[in-house]
Amino acid sequence: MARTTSTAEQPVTTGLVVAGDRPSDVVAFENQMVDFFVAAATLLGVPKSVAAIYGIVFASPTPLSFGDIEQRLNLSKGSVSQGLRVLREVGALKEVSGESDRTALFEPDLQMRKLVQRFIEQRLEKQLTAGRGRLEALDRSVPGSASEAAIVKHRLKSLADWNNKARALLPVVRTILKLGA
Amino acid sequence: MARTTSTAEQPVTTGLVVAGDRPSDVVAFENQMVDFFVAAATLLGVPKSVAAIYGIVFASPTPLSFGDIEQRLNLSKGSVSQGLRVLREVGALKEVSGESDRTALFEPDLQMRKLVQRFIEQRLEKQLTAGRGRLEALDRSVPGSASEAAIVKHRLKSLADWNNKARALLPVVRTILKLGA
DNA sequence: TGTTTACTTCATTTTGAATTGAACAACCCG
DNA sequence: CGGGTTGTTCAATTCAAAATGAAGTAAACA
Repeated sequence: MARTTSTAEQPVTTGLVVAGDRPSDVVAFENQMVDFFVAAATLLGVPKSVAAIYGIVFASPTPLSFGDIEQRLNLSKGSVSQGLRVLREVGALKEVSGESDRTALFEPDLQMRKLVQRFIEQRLEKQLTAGRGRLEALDRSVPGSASEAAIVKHRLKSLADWNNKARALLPVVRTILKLGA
Repeated sequence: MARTTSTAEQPVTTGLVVAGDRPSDVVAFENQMVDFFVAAATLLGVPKSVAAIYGIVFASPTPLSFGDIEQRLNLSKGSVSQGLRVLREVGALKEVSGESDRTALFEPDLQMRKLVQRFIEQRLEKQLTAGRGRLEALDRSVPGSASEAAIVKHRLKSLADWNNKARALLPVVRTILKLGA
């Protein structure tokens, strides 16, 4: 429905889910689920379509096929294909071969530890280590007179300290996230 | 040197800094400094121009004026103005009133604790707490038969666990970052 | 007061990433 | 085989965030 009567009601969700003929409580739930992941993904720089796909699969008690996803979200085949590839690659979705089905079915992989670890290692650890290297190189190439150089070197030292703190944090993060499941 | 011989040498940096008539070692250093911050900022979703401004100020042993920044980076007045506003607002730069100067001069504020704290509170804590609320709401509105609902509720539980872990981490992060200056 | 310099604001433009869609494979079944 | 279904690839398009630049404000100074 959306926009009944005259004065346009603000949609509660972003309305990414297509109703079709399914019950409105189901659609409402799907929409909220999708929005939840879209919000989280935006924070991490993941495309909306990818998050939406994960959300719609997550919201369904039964595995969904390519076609199901294409229909329920308002997405092109291309986007669904690419989105599913990404989600499989990172291990967010798994393919459950529907016995003798010809079409693949997908459900969320709840063992997100892999996912989180991957994120920490690739995005954070890599960046921090690279940063350290670059800071060392910068420190060696500070131009200017001795007194000028001292000022800038002091600043670089301060950056290096932060880099160290952040790197010291990673093992702690890993440990905590490992606890209980 | 990459790809020597005759044709166009690949720039090592993104070359955001304008040389003008300043010494090439200074310009090279500035470029690397700017690139460093641009890389870090990209990770956090901060616009390149803002990062570049911070970088060029950081690289200078003496405070820089609006005009200095505009010239050294290839940026419009508008971008410099907006970038400086953001950086002052978050406390990344401070204005050092050059005695009886009429133009404001800027230097980096090295007390980044504020900055980091702000980031943690605004971006992470807020998001995590909001997420928790939304998860609770979702759990109350799972549609479908009892057995279907059970499956989805189990998934929601798993998400809630992760949310809790992440929230448990915040105090730890705060503590570690506080250590030693 | 009028002019210049220093900066801000915001409507328009640019840019780069996300999305589409049409052409292309791969498989299945008659 | 041939026609249908299922999915992939990638050039073209769309869209939103970022950058620009022109018009506007404010203070300085003559």
